[in-house]
Amino acid sequence: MGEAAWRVVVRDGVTKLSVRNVAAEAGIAAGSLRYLFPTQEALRAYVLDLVRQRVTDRISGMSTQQPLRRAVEEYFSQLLPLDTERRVEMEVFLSVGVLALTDPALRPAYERAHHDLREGCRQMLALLATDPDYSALDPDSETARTHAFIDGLALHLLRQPLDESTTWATDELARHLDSLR
Amino acid sequence: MGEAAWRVVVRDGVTKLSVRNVAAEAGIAAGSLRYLFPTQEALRAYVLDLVRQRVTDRISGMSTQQPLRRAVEEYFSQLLPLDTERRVEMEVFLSVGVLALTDPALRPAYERAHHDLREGCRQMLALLATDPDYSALDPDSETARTHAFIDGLALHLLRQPLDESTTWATDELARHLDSLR
DNA sequence: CCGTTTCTAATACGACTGTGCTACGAAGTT
DNA sequence: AACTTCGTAGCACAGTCGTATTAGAAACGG
Repeated sequence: MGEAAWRVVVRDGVTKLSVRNVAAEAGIAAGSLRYLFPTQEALRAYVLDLVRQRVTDRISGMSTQQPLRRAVEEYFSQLLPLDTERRVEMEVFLSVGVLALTDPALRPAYERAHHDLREGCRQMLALLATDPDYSALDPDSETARTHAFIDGLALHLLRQPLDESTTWATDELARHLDSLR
Repeated sequence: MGEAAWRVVVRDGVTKLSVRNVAAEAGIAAGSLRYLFPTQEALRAYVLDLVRQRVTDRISGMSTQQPLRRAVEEYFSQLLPLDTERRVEMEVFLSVGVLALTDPALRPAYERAHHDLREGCRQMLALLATDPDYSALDPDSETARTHAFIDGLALHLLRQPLDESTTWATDELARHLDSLR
């Protein structure tokens, strides 16, 4: 059900995220969808929180049996729209997220996602700091900057079509992690 | 005229950016506004490009009679939503900018803004590299990362109300510039 | 088997949307 | 003077929007 809403957003844009369009995309009657989401705001909030949920689920399912630096690099990669799945998530999150600027009902979902991401960054930096190479790294004081860098990188990746090369982004990520050493 | 459109976006969100709402905000008839912007897409494109124009105008009007490092720091500050004016610009740009993900008619305006910002970052880093302290800085290889960092920082600043302190952001900016040394 | 809850569907209403069309006054040009 | 262009305004059309209401099917516990 949420995926149908995602498809609408990605294909037609946030402005077309309506009860009717989502219902049509999901193949059910509009009146039926309103049983699940009585108001449009409920629909938007659900869509937004579904992204957060998906991202955290995918991340928590990652294996960390790798060299430390490599594991951290892969973790941060999971926050970038490098394949279709993450691209869709990012587009939806950004599109609906900007609505949270003016719609207080969406703030909690957006804030929670932001908070989860920040904590994830902090934890990964803390993990990285256990590497002898990174003994000079102070995770707490580096979290905000790395978080901003990751989000900005994700933003810039959305500019380009999915089939174009994204090695520049992973290169920048690697360079950033190098600079923390 | 464009300011009326901005007010609508900032107050009511991008979904309320309609010919009628903007006309009402500007105090003219809807039919009259359509003389200037025959279609909704023209309106959106204008709003988006107006932001770019304003930002570049404000930047090009900056005085650079300061210590090098300080001047560069202030330049990057101008790209962050630290006061009402820049905040409005950023909100509008982001709100309408996400529409460019699905609306090809908006791509040129968005791309141009992105390009201008990147070039601005590059030039400022090049200027910074003339400082003896920054002799090891390679502007070209650092542009993308700094650009991503700035945009991410701007994104995160939009989260908080305007009256809250923004020193953390300028601190992060200073720290980033320090790390380039 | 019946009743109750859970879900799906259809329809209707009023508000808002983009946009086409026409018209009217002011300003400027020939 | 007549005429054209420019800016504003108003109305109408068809479409979409969110949402309330009503009703029927399906699942389930008694």
